[in-house]
Amino acid sequence: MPPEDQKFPEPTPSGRHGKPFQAPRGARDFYPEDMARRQYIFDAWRKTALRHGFDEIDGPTFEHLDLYTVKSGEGIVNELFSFRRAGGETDFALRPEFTPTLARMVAAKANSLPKPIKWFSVGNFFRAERPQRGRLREFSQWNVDILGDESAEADAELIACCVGALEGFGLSSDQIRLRIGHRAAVESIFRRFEIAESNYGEWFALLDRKPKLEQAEYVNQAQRLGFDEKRMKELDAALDNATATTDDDLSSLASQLERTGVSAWTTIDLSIVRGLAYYTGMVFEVHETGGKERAIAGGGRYDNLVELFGGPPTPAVGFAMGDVVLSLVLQDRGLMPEGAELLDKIDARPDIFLISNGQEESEAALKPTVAELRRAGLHARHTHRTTRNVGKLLKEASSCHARYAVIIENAATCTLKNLETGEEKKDVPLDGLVVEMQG
RNA sequence: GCGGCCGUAGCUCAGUUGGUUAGAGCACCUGGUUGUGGUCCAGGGGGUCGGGGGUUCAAAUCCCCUCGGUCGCCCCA
Repeated sequence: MPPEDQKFPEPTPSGRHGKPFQAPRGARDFYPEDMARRQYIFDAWRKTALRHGFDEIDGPTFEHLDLYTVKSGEGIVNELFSFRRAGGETDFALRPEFTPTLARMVAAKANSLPKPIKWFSVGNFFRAERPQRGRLREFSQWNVDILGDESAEADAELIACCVGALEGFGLSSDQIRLRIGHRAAVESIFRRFEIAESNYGEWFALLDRKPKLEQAEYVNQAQRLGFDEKRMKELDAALDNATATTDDDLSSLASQLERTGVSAWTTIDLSIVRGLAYYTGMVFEVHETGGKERAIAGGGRYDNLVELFGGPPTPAVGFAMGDVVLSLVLQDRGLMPEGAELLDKIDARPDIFLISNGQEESEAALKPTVAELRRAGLHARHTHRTTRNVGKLLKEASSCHARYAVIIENAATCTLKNLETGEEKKDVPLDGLVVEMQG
């Protein structure tokens, strides 16, 4: 027995009086249908990444708190779920993103890994922010990265993987836009305008916020940074017109996107800078064109990060796609499969639903037949209800989306019914059912 | 973390100026006794009206707090 003072404190009455237990704010329960939809998304992510030549990895769901503060400063702590073991002195945090873990993993083995490193992962992440539409406290994310290749070819290859997934979900290039920015290209324009390097951060922040600001406020902010309205217009024009020709890397990226066949999905837009400080080159954001939802995915190049975590200098580019906004978009567009189609896609559809006609010998044959089918690798189900009304049981068979129903007629034979076509095959021997099903 | 809006069965909602045992559809369950599928018929379970406190003879209905959702700000990896 622990001493009195080490017992758990009284639970704080947090207002959940009548219903003491519910999922924490911003976290979700996944009932079978929800789970099937989630699985559909995960499967599509995995298949796409594998098809594009990426290997799957994962890391811990919690890390040392420092891993996140090193990169983003102390301010980030408010947005993390961090904790300390009772009596311990080490601070941990649930992972809010994958990139630091990835950089750590690569840094640890960088010298022994053949380049380029093409890795992906699917996992859950946690952020202690206020939940909103498209933004929860626990969510799933698909992370895809290419390390050890600094070329625009790698950027394009990564973007192609992202597009491949979107396409696989049934989305098209008129429903989705990948807007691609480029920090290095923007910086070269900054240099042309003789902006002090120490101000780049503020300028990036201003460009990032531009779509949200009133024109007057935008001009105002620019003045604060030392630009009058005329100069600001020149800068805007330079950014707007910065196409392929103004920057070598941007230009080769554009041609690589063309070669990879994804240019119909992309738009070069140098006002895309993204919030993260660690991006160094290309950055991109994926939105649905309706403009109502948050970003579906985002990413970019982060050539210094592995080094920052103690590894050898390693160029890297990656993106993440979250399940929350993606699900909303798929629902909005009617692209989330349901019923038999959904179960088919995740390989969870029952092959066969067995029904006894209620006679004693049929009843006796039911369980052994089910067992045999399952041993043969088939997905076999039967009712747990008491009724032997064939009509009701067929309804049950059909509502669980089984491909076939079997009505056991006696100790030796059954009727095999295709639930999609309605075709029936009578007098099928029970002991030949496995062969019948596999054939 | 800050502000606006919302909260009645699993889901979509109704509930009259606060007034008797809180309703419908769908879903779910059980029957319709030898048989064929999201139709029929008949029954049934399920809500302390998000929770707590207050005002009142009386509250789902008014007030406060709280929890949750949603929208905006911050942030967005």
